[in-house]
Amino acid sequence: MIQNDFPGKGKNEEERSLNFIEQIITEDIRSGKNESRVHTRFPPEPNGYLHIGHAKSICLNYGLAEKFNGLYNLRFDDTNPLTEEIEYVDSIMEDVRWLGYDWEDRLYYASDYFEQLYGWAEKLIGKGKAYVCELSAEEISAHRGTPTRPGTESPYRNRSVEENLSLFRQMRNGDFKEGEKVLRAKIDMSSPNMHMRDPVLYRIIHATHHRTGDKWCIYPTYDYAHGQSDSIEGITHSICTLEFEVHRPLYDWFISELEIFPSRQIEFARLNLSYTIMSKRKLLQLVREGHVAGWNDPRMPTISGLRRRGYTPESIRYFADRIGVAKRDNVIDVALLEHSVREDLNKKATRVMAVLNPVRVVLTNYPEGESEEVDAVVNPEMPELGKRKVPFSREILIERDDFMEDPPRKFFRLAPGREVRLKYAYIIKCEEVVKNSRGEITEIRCTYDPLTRSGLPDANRKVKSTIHWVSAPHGREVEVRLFDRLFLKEDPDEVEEGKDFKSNLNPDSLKVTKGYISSGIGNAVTLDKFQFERLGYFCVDPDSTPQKPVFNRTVTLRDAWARIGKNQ
RNA sequence: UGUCCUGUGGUGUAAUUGGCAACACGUCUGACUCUGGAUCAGAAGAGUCCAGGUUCGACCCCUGGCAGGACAACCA
Repeated sequence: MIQNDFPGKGKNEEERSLNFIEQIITEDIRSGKNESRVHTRFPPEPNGYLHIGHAKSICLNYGLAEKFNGLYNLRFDDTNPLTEEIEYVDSIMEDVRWLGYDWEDRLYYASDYFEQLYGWAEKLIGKGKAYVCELSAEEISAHRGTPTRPGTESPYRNRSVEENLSLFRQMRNGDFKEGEKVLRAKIDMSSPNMHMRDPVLYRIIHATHHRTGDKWCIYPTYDYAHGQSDSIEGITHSICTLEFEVHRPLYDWFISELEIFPSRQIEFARLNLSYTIMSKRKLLQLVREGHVAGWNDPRMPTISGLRRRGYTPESIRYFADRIGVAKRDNVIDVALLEHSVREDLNKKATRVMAVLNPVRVVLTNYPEGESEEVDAVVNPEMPELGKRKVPFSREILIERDDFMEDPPRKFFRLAPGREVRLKYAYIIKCEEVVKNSRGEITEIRCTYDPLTRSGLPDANRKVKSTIHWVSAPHGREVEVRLFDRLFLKEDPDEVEEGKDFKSNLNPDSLKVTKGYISSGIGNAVTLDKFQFERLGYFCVDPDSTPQKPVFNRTVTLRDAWARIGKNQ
């Protein structure tokens, strides 16, 4: 239902080739595997906010289920009470829902399965496939060897089933201190795959869990919990990122030893975005150290940040679709993300005229004290939305950038002796420039041609350009927040010796300024989107009040003139 | 000096699974335009990491290199 609601998707859907995961699923359906059922899941750990990389995963997992008429779950991977919080659970649900996905009644928590998982652990012990180990964390690590050197077996490895069972039950009972004992699988300490060297299944953590409270003091590790949770839920295709590829043999080992439903793990390459960091740890650091205003700071690549920035769910889903899915490491150009919002907002955003860096223009032949209203379209992409009225008068504000006293050849806008069209209004001609003692332009004096008012029969005289404007007495002052990329470098992690990613922070990533709006924002509420004509897309920030509107710049318009400037 | 994964225009993804490389973003032209936006038309840009091999024919298969990534939490 939400699949085909953005441009570029839909019409060619049939012809588009399948990505490698779709090919696997298509083949599984064809062969009748799992009764040709498709069931996926998105399994976030509630220890941080979701970011655009998670959006890729959500769109992938859920999009696949939709495409193949399957189901999808939301499951919190909450096996570590030390780092997980209910605040994150809530934000994650909000973000997934906002993206446009509905997991219906299929909301699960790994913690729901603790009892089952525990039972299976006893089963492994019974089979002689797991044992209680009393080595310290450091010792276990040392015994594990290195990727190039085999490990050595724990002295506790060959305890009897009975002893393991009673020890494990004591662990559950809380008879031991943290770190004193763990339950490990008994696999192969000389395996070339580190994850098969007797991985830890359970550790003792005397902490209150956000859902199970104090019921448990032993908690399953990721490896022991994740695959089995998939299995319990009947997940057919468990899609995760590349770093879990080496875990797959272990994932399969549990399925085989426990003889449970065989979910299949498939790995894809996580999203990397230029000029952006995606590490939860680093994002948390930016928040904690105050480099940004919070998880939902509009400069953050978090879903909540993008939402506040003015991104739409459709634009993010479109983006996720465009970037594709594969197994090789990739860095997507932020320009594609920006293209995605422009694409969507161009069709949706109400047009409004606003001047952010004003210079006063006086129309010397316009009667003093008078004003009128001109018609402006609400959105040229949707003519059916009709027109809006914009006040016009003798004194107006235009963008300082739209005037040059000594213009270069390719500058089409206002200059001494030159004419431009004031959008929706008249053609004006610059007659005189007024400066202060410092030589700064304080006022531009022009004449207007009354016969050229938009809509009039003789109004269509050719001029080099059309500029936006705001009637000075009618202009409404608003706060505007201009965002730029958070980092100066394409790869923020590329740093000199001894420095970290924060040294690449862009000091000018946020510029707060005043702007003047002509009309048309009405009673705009938080996150309402507008196009400030010729400037970019803006949305109402939650800080906004009716007395003091605040706008965030989502993204600028493509700007050919700016590109000319850059190339010179 | 182990195991696994990956290597296609600037970026990302394709190539119906052996028939001389397509699409998107970006870039650059031009048209149109009361947004230097949008739209439309077009262009440049890779011969598929390298070297062999199989084949009438290889991005695709084989061998050997090279390069990048992942793995040594009681994180996920």
